[in-house]
Amino acid sequence: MNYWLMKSEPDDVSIDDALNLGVFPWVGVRNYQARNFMRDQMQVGDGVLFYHSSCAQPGIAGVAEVASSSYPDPTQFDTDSRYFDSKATPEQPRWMLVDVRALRKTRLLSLAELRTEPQLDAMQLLKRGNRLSITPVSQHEWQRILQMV
DNA sequence: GCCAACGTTGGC
DNA sequence: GCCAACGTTGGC
Repeated sequence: MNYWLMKSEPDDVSIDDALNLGVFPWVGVRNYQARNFMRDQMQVGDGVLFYHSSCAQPGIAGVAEVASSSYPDPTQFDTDSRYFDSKATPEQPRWMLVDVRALRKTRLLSLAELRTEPQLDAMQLLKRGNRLSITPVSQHEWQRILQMV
């Protein structure tokens, strides 16, 4: 059992959208490190912190869980999709994803608030220059954040 | 819109 | 394999 933080732009999929969808595929990841987390390390039932990024109020906005093992991201084959990848084929897919189940909305934990918590000093999200859209969360960080919300 | 940080691309 | 140029992310 592992824990993760996954960034979503709320203009794209907000926590409210996610709760309406219930289970949905985490499409659009086009970074190898983030892909590898989904492909190699995520397991059904892993905990997910749902993070709002690139928006007016960035922060942790909800809790979700991994709901499937990994499979090819269908948008890589879709010429109409902004996530289309001409170098990917169904025989040799490049991008993998998992399904995610939204569980609940939380109060918004802003970056500023997260940074005030000494027990979260080591969080990858809070490290300088971090841009990765999927980052591992330790069990301790997970528990601390659930206490804070 | 700015810009720091980082990832990717491609010529050599 | 190096590395400059370019593109993207994402907070502010």
